[in-house]
Amino acid sequence: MKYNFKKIEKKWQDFWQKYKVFQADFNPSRKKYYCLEMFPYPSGRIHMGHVRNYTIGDVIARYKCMCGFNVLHPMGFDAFGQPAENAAIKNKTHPGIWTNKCIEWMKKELMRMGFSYDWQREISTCKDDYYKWNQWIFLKMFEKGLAYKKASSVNWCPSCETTLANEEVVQGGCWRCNTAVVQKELEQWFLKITQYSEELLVDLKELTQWPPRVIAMQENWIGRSYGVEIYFRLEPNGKIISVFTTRVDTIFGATYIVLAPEHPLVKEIIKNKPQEKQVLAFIEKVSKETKVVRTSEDVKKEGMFTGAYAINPVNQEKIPIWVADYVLMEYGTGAIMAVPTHDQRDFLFAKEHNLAMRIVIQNKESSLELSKMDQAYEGDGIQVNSGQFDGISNTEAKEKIAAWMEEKQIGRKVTHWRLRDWLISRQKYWGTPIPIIYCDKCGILAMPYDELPVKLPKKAEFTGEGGSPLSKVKSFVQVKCHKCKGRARRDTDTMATFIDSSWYFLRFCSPKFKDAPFDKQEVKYWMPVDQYIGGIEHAILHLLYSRFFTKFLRDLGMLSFNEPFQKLLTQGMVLKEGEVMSKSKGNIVDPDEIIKKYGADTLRLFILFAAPPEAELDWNERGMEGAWRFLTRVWRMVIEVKNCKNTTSAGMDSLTKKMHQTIKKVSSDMEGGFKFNTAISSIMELVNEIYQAKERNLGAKEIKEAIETTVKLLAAFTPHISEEMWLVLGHKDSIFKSGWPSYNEEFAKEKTIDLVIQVNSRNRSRIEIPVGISEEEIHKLVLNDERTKQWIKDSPVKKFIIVPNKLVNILI
RNA sequence: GCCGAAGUGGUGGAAUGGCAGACACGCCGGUCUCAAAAACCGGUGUCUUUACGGACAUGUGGGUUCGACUCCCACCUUCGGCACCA
Repeated sequence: MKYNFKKIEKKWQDFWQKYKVFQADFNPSRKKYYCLEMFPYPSGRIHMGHVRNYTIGDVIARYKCMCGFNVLHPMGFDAFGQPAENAAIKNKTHPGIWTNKCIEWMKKELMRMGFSYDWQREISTCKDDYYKWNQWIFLKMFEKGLAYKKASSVNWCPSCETTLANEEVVQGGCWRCNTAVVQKELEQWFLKITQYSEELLVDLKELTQWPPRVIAMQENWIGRSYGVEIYFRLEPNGKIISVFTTRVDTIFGATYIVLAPEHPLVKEIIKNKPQEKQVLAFIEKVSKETKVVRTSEDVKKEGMFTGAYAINPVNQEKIPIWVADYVLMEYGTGAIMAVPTHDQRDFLFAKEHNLAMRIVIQNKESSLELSKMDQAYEGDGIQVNSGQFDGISNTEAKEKIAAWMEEKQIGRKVTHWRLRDWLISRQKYWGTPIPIIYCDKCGILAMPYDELPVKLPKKAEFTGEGGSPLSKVKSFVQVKCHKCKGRARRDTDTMATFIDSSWYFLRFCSPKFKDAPFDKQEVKYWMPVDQYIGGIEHAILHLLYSRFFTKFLRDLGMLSFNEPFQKLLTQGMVLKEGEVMSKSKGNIVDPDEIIKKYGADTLRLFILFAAPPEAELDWNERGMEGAWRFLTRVWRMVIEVKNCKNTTSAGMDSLTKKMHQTIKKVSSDMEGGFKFNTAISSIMELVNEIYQAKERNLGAKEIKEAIETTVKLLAAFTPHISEEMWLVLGHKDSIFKSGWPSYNEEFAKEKTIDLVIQVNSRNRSRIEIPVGISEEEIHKLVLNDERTKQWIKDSPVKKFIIVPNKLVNILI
């Protein structure tokens, strides 16, 4: 009987569906396990990255299922988004039609991989029974003042013709199309994620099961820094200029102030000064530069004197005010105090423009001299030229100066955050309409909850130009104010699609619930997600937003936990010849073709065996051949044994021992961080041993036992062939109902040891000894060994080190 | 610059401080065959030795230890995040 993967895989995929083997039922009496993979954007075809992501998740889900957990393993589609709209423009169709077609395709491909999803729970975020709850959550945030509209300078992608969140700007470019992002003055909706800055940062400590690099990236992104805001006064009118510094210990060394060109005070202080014209020209010039240019390393810092002066509040010194492009309006207060001696950037700028310098921190090791300094001294030291603070260490001075300034009301301690509020308005059609109306009389109004969802109008024009498509749909825009019954209009933007994925893991717990985004009881049972699996590209975006939503919903009293994802596994990328697979490089391997050629089980096995899940994986068709060879080898073994009817005990203790050792090893690889590659390699070892035993006695009961165990151990990795082999071996029900095999510690134990003998820490010999003999006996046996004797000769033994069950080291 | 991850045979990759290179790919040899493929068995880090064996080997240099891929210190390289961040 040949291994016919096509037939077998189809058969078991149908079986799992028909008998709802992986349907998850709410049942608080059972221990739950929620295994979730990041749901895909329905682009049409799955790629190797999806295959890897979902295979890893599937192994975990199936393993936990065999271990007796009530496993929730859902799948859905992140179905709103720009590609659908672009496709609609190109093909003159509707984004919904394109999206549904893609979902159908992708679902089929996912089915062909044999993933154990509970398809009863499938969700698509573009359906109104899903996005209705986006609107609901938005309105809750609006109620609490966490959703607000604000005019400000925002990121704009000229190619996508829409605004972008800070998180969507990658190195100055649009995350989607890489076009240079420009700033635009617009009135837009924001979510106040900064209200949770502190908690989002501090709670990262709870996430001990997340990869350190994801934690580090989020920490960087949130970016907390402690410092002092200092109030300088304008000379002569006394107006306040606030500057932010993390080095308040250097305040006595501030020799000038620099304002960002966009700083609102600039225009005022240059008025009627000889510098006015020049400075205005400079501001004009800077405003035309894109952020990428302005912040690039190699561009020289430019600036000029404004003609105005300020008073340093700590020593009443009158210092000049400059304006320069290296100070950014969006960070701190848009103004800095410059301390050239202790800040490298200020140092270079002061040298260039011949500005004053003063040392205020003295280096303990080698005394600084102004005339000899060729760079700023940014290290620690002792305060000098700092009035009453002279002589104390600068770390101590930081505290003391800040306290003193607070007392004198010339400054205050502040915590500064890098994280900005989340801009969510998008000038696109294929998204969730923002449930807000504007009434001339009543102003900005939230839609009443009972009028949700605000549905997307089916008909709209997709031209790809001229702002939000919704703004041109009159029947959508024009609306009656529900308060005054007068004329009003709807908001015509849609929400950023990252909103959709910020709470979908909650919806999966009760996907059809009608009274709220989710059923509190069911969420209480299933959440938090025990294991989340996805790509590193979401380290900030999706994972940060989801954490924010979770905290918000908790504060609404709807959730009772702080963090949505207990454990996170970020799978490595799939490469080909060391390069990322991409259309432009033309090096894409289509999973569908591989499945046709080798079957899903072989593909799964290769992906799991070739590298640990977190590491990068280099695609290699040779490796596929290897996986195929192994599966057919196991298959033949099962068929042969099946044909051998009368099995009797043949005293094959070493095979039984290997079997128990293998169960132990695979179990610990699964529990200790999903080391699938080594788990599979130990199953391969067991199979090799069965083959050798088979040569001697095919009818042995021990062989049949070892084979059954092999099939069970393989089941989570290669489910279809395992089900079939389980059936061939005479079992009636699904192998996933058969339980995870257990091992007996006694049987797994070795009876003898190959004891390594080292002389002066070098391997010199080895002897076989029984387990559990005394140290004296080991001593005697070792010193009787001929080869050991030759190495020792007549030298006296200085030390005799015994490492139990492993080796001895004789020092001479 | 700050933060994070990684560096082991021809290749992918294994090794709670205790035999470095498990398992697999590739390659070489054998069995079977008229032959080939498949399958099965065996060999395979480098140098050296007829052989037994020996020496050298986990990015580099130090250290701790009887013993270091593993722990500590310094550095190099690669990848990733943040950054004119005050």
